[in-house]
Amino acid sequence: MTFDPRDCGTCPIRHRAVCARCETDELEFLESIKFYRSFEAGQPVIWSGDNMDFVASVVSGVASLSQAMEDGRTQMVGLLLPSDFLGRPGREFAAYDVVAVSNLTLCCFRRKPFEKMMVDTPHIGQRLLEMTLDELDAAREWMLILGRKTAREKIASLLTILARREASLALQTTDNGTSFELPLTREAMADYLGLTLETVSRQISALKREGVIVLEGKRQIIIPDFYALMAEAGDDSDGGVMA
Amino acid sequence: MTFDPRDCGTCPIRHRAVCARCETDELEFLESIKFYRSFEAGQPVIWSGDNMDFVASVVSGVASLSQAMEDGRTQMVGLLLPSDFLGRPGREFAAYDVVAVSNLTLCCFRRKPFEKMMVDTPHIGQRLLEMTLDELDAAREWMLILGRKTAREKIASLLTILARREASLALQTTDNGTSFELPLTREAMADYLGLTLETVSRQISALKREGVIVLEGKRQIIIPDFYALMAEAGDDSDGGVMA
DNA sequence: TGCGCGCTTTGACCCAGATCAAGACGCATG
DNA sequence: CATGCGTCTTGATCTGGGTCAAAGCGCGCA
Repeated sequence: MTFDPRDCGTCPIRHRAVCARCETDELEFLESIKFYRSFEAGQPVIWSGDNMDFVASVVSGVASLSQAMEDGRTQMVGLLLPSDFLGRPGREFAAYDVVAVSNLTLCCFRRKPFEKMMVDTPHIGQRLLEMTLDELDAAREWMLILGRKTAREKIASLLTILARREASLALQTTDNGTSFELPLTREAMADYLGLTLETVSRQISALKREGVIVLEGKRQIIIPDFYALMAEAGDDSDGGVMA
Repeated sequence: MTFDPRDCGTCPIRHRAVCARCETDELEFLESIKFYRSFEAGQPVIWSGDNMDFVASVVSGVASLSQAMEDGRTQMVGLLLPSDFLGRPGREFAAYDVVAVSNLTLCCFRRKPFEKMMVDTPHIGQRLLEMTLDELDAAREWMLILGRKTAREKIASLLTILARREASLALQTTDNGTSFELPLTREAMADYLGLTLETVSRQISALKREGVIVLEGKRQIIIPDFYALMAEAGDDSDGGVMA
């Protein structure tokens, strides 16, 4: 089944996005207010403070949400992967800078009719609540990373998070480990983790030197032993494979 | 009007909590599944991993959510003030350690009937979505604080956040500034900000020495000039009083 | 085929905040 | 009125990660 933009039934994120619970008639309404937008890697989607007359689902690619201080320091506060939701119903202006980290396709809904639909039918709101609660959990895990972990643990944590999230779709698990494409530049990783890009680079080099990860080019990551990486991340639940 | 625990109409958080949008009949149902629990300052409410058969609203006092690593490092990931919601519908086990930071009263709802009500009537879910989105915004602001701010900026940020949130109810604004009771110990502040308690103490001393804040005892904070404090927090929107 | 540009790595040095260690304050208790 | 305990402050020293600087890729483009 190939993806036909006119037919939500063929959409790759149909069952995980904000529309996951929608019935046929609700989908038809959504189809009437939706449109697609694509961005190349590095392009801005919207700036904080801009008027935002749509909300959207990420269909493919990766987007970042970040906050900047006026002196230039920036902190990434969200990483949107396929099926994640962008925007806040009821909010007229964007609260964060949104950038396409890789090539990105969004399924956008005009905000006003979307809001009306949230009032009229329950499925959208229910699903959005669930997704928002998940994001809040992710944000809290992120806070632990930012507040208490060492640089090495931060890198290891980010790699496990990415590996796990890619796992749901694109990830390759072969006999010699797990492999995935790193969608972030060193600088983006630094912004995610509250580090400098130099420190990110040094820690990745260290993990590589010690065999915890293997690099193929700069962006393809191979994880020979996932539990070894998790141990480096300092997380609880250290393996427990055969517990 | 004094607070009568049997009558939600007299509840101090009636119009801000998860029940804010409920109609009379919905309130009656809530009254039938609710019960109150109180905790003294310092007492644990629940530990991460414990079975949690209720959700709750904070009626009075302050509670903290935190995450611990097995080596003892801890990071506070949520600060619950009156009207904030505790727990996640659909989640059987607590995801965080919850501690009463000050004397605390919770209005608890048995989880199962609460979940049923969320399916049957829209008002609870709608309000909870709104509150969760607000919390997510707060978590993201917090991420910027944790990832990119200096120790001094972190302290100033925490004080502005607390002052603003207390403002909605208990705060005193007199001719010589804004004053409020600091509900956190130095250690709790450190856990919030990803610092050590020594650094917290030193930075508070520095702000006091420079007159940005005034201490009355260890816990009563007076802010002579709120915009001066905000400037120390490194936030955008630096005043703008007469812009 | 070589040039330029974005991304990344590595090195040398520095400093904000952690760590280790004493005390000081307040207040409850015998 | 000592004693003890939790909380907070302050000092001395150490160090992880920041800062500044210089190369090293790798790829597109002329």
